[in-house]
Amino acid sequence: MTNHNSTLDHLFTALGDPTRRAVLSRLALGEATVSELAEPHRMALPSFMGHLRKLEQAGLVISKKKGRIRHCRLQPEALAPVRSWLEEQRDLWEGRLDRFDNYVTQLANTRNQQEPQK
Amino acid sequence: MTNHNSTLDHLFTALGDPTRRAVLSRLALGEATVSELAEPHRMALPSFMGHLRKLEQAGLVISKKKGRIRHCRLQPEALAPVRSWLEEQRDLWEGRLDRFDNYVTQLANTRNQQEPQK
DNA sequence: AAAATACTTAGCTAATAAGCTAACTTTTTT
DNA sequence: AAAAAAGTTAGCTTATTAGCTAAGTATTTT
Repeated sequence: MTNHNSTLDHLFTALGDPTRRAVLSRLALGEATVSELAEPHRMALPSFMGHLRKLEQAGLVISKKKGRIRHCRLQPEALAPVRSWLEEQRDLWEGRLDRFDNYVTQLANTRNQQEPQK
Repeated sequence: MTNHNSTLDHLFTALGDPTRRAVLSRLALGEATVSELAEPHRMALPSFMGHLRKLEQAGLVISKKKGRIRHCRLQPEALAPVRSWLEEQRDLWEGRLDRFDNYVTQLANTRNQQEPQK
C-alpha cells in the first residue's frame, strides 16, 4: 500500500484501551502527576507506566519531570490526524452516496423515457 | 472504572491497522468480494480474513455469502461512537480552556487591584 | 463428472502487549 | 542522617495478534 501511516496506527492503538482513554479524559480536566493519574486504576505502577508511555509515543500526552515528580498534560492537537481520517472517510462515503443518487436519478429518467406509462 | 466501553475498544483497535483502514477506504467506493478486497494486500488469504473478521466484530463491515462468494459492504453508522468520543473529548478540553481563560482574566484583574503600578 | 474457484478450518510460529514483583535511583521530608 | 515518596528499571509470565501452510468444503464452470 502507498500509505502506511504509522502515526494513525499509534493514535488508534493508543485509543483502543479503556485505561488510556480514561487517562485522556482525566487530563482534559487539567495537568496531573503520574501517581494522581494512576490512582483510580487497579494496577501496579509499572503496568500503568506502560500505558502512559503509549500515550506519549502517540503524542497525545507530554510530560516533564520536576524533582522527583513527573507532571503530565494533554496535547490535544495530536488528535488532528484522527479527526482528518474520519472526515476523509465520511467524504468518501458521501461521495459514494452522491454517485448512487445520480445513478438512481438517471435510471429514473431513462425509465420515464423508455416506458412512459406502465 | 464505571465505563469500560468495549465497543470503543473494538472500534479503535480495528482502526489501528493500516490493512484494515485500507479495506474501509476501498469499501467506501462500493461493495466488494473477499478476494477483491484481499488482492491489493501481500498476505495469504487466511491472514487477510483475520482482518476482515475484526472489522466485522467492530461492526464496521457487514458481509453476506451468496453461493461461494462473500460480499462485503461498509456500515458507516458504526463509526458514530468514535465521532462521539472525539467530540466529547473536544468539549472537555474546550471546557478546560474556558476555565483557564476565566482564571487568567480573574488573575489579571486581581493583580491590577493589588499592584496597580509595578 | 472433473476441475477450478472462493473461501474456511486447523494448527503452528514469532512478535507484541499487558500485567506482576522485586530491587534501585533520586528527591524531599523529618 | 534516615526515612519516605515518586518514579524507574529489570526480568518474568500469560494472552493476544499477525502471519504462514496445508488441507477441507461448498459452488460454479467446463
